[in-house]
Amino acid sequence: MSSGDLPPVPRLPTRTPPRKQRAPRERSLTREAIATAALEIVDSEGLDAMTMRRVAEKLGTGAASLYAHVASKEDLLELVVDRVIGEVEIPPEADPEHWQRDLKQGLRDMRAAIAGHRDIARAIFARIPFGENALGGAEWMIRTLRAGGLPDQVIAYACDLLPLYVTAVAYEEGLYASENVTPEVMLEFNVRMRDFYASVPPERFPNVVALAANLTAGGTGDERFEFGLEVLVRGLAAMAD
Amino acid sequence: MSSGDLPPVPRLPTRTPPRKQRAPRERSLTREAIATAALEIVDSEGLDAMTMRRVAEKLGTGAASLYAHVASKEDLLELVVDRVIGEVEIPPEADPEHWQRDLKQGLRDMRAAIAGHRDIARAIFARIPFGENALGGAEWMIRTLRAGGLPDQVIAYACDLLPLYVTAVAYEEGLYASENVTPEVMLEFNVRMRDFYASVPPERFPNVVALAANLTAGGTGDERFEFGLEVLVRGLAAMAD
DNA sequence: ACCTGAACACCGTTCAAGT
DNA sequence: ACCTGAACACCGTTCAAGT
Repeated sequence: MSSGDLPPVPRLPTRTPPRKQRAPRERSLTREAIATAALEIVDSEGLDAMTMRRVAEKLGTGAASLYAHVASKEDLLELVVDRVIGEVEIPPEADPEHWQRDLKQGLRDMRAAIAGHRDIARAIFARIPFGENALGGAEWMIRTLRAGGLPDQVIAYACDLLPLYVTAVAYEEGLYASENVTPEVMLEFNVRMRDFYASVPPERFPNVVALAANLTAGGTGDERFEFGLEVLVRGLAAMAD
Repeated sequence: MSSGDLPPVPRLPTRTPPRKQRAPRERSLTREAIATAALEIVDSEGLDAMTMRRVAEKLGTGAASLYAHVASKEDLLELVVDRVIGEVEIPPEADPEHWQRDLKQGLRDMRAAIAGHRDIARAIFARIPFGENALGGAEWMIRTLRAGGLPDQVIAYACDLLPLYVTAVAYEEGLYASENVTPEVMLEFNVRMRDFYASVPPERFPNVVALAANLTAGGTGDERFEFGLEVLVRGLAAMAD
């Protein structure tokens, strides 16, 4: 968790540059404590409920007090996101015999970690992660893909593409998690979707009508996710030239 | 553009159900005019600037007046999104000889349409599109994939996966477009990213250091996008069993 | 050196009152 | 039948004043 040996993280210049912050002393209010409180709110009420005011309230103080420790809400979100990424356990070395299997499992674990925090995926999406844990994840992914004998540039692009896929899926799923959508409601919604596609004008949308049942299959989303994994890994394997 | 012959769209029950709205008479304020104003603001100032107050101001009225024509901001966003999707031109019939080429081109066009509207991708992501134009897009995609001889369930999953990819890429690119990030700034940022990866502790992240240059290649993003298209289409083709 | 209350400049949405 | 101003219950962030 020590990040003292990492170089300063590159930042895109934004319209309003983040304010410089003073180094805090040993106190009850710390970056760690703030991140913990923030993640707890995300877990219990969703990302939108994670306002500076709510986080401060949970710590028994006012919103303004947080700004002595985090530069902005954006800064706090980065903290929270890297903590979530850190939940994924990473195998210490790659197995050239089973790189495809291991790759898939790692991506499943990543999805599971994100899914454990409601709609946190929305926050992951918005940023290039340079944190400690994100670097560990990249290291693992490169290692695994190298075990598969893929060219360096293919590996590099894959390191972009694969987390993009996982995060995108998790993002969508997180939207339902943040509304209070139960599995029963989801099933009900799926039935209505199928009915909708089936009752669209068949002379204009014949293929949509024909595939109405297929388009709304895969209730839990696990099959959907697995399908994407399969397509991506097969596609990557085909790039080994 | 007539949507009178479509069945009512399925909706997930949300915590606060959208208010029922009265049917408006022929007036200066119409759903069309509101959507146009909204999209113009997105184009010129970005999605975050598209507030109900700003849209109303552009139409010379107050925010409250919009609620006679759109049920909520969510409702307005759906309108805007389907309009953007409608910009993609769709070929009338599939060519079995070149389904992979045609599929890729359609997805490129979709990316281009979205990229033409700043960070509108963020709004597309959040919803399952049931609009007129979204249906046309689905119809085209199914038609094209059927020309490739893929199984129905593979096609259905692909109709989910491919737009997910395009929208996810566009979403990321849109983040840079919404900040005022020029190509020069982006290039500068890329250099800093490369330096960052290169200067990370090599004993902990040897593979990240080794691939620093590759990880930050592909300046414009076009190559990245094309890579993903290639992986996905090859992977899909491999699912033809 | 940190923490705070109050304020600033915003949001989406509602509602009584107008025309 | 539509439109409106004012209000409600929120935001992220700043800043002078406290300890």
